[in-house]
Amino acid sequence: MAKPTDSELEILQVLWEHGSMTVRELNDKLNDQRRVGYTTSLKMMQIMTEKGLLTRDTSLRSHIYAPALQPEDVQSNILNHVLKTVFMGNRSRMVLQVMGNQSVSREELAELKALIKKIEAH
Amino acid sequence: MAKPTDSELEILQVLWEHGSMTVRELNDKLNDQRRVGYTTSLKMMQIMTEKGLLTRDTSLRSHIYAPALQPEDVQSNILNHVLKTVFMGNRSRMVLQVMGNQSVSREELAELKALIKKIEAH
DNA sequence: TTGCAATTACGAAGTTCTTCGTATATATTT
DNA sequence: AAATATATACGAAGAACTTCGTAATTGCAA
Repeated sequence: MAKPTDSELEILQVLWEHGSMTVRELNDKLNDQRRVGYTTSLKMMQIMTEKGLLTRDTSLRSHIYAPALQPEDVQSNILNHVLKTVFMGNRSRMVLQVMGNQSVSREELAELKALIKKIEAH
Repeated sequence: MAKPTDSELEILQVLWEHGSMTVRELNDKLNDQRRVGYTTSLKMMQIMTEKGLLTRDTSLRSHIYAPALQPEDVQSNILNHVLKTVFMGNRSRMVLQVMGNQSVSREELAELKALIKKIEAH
């Protein structure tokens, strides 16, 4: 159900990576990458709170915002959506595309092999 | 560069699967799934042509539309975008998520193992 | 050939998303 | 306490997307 926009994902990423923070702090982080007005970040975070993407602690003057969802849940939702709309539900082709896109490191290969073994085992 | 919207992907899927067709034919296909007005499909396809997502043959009265891009190219673009915005560039985690999401069939596993071998080989 | 059916072209309305300015409230500093 | 700084709230504008109605065009049929 949760399908954040790209701008919302930008904010979620910061919060996932650095933990809960105020609008001021988050806006500063965003401005490391691109120019964003303070009230823009504020509005976004307010709307995201309404949508249930964030929660906030209003006990202090500067409200503190936290992500309402685990990254894995959002990732899973988005991947399932892409699987359906872009790959017609063909998961293995999607996996191959993800891997084939660019180089896959030795560690990644090891991880994958381990995962396959685990799946096969049961 | 090509990042079609969901509605545009819906149209691209039909064309990728069934080949080039007229607005009438495509609109009929869409209406197998959900209710869409004829002029809605028409407008969408005209806009998609402007955007370079479709090409069209106007030599006959009923124009014939074709996808301008291979599915693999669009898939690749979208996956790279998701990789960046949703997975912070961590490809192996993305692969694991795609696989771990739901059950992976025996055939899919075989495909993956073959792919891994191929990557390791060279 | 005149009228009917089907097609394209055009414009516009409703929605969501993004951005920010202004107003208001709350703290801090002098 | 007054002035200054900082925060939130609110509203609105512009862009992109989706949807469709109406007008204009073209082909077919009576």
